[in-house]
Amino acid sequence: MAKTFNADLMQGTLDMLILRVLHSDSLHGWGIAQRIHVLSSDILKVEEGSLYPSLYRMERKGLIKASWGISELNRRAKFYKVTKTGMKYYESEREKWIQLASATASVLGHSF
Amino acid sequence: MAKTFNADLMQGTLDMLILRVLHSDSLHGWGIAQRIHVLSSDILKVEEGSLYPSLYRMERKGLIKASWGISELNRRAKFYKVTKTGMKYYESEREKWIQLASATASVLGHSF
DNA sequence: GCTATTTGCCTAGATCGTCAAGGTAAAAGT
DNA sequence: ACTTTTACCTTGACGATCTAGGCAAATAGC
Repeated sequence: MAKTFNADLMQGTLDMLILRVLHSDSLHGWGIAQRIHVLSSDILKVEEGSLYPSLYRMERKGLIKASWGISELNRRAKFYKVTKTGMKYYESEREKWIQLASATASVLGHSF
Repeated sequence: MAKTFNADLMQGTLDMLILRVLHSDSLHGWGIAQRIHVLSSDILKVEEGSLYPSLYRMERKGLIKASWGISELNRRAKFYKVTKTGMKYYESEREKWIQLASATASVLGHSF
């Protein structure tokens, strides 16, 4: 009842975050989630139920490209790469996010 | 089709923003939206279709209290005040938001 | 006096992103 | 043998926002 209001992520940021970590490396889904988790000092957590739908969405939109391969631990895994379109999309999402976050922070009277 | 992806606000921040502006003053709905708009340098925009449901939600939860009155422009208007519970809720939401925003920024490699 | 605009409140419907909770399979550790 | 970890996938529900309407009264313009 009372409402748990779990927030592993900020709504609307997952695609952007994924594109960001793929920007440096080509990674598989599992690795993407871990990378985000580590880069955020264990604060952001990407649930699988969010991760895979996001990957499909972006693949369908041509922002990323997948190919099957073998993981570092010898398991079959799907590796993702960002496309040029994906990079452009990332840049614009990033700017938009920063603008909104700054605006929100300024209403809160908080300076990062 | 193509997807407009309008983002007047960051998802999950509206309640917090409203509590924040009510924190200084007692305002009516219309005034709340304007205040947020101004404080954010015209970046954040609160649609009425988001505003009123949010106000009811919070009133139902006991975070704010409403009372009818007359606006500065002589129109009937509903004025809202934050309750003690609302203040506590605001503080915790604010901290949570800052944490998530910082974590997200750090994944983006951005420092505010 | 008539009309348009602004102020102010309200609601119904759709959309979209995330999460919870399931399931499958294979490699490695015990 | 059994469990844990890695890895992928799907379904359903939920919650927050936006679009797009409607209503009413006060002011402004003509």
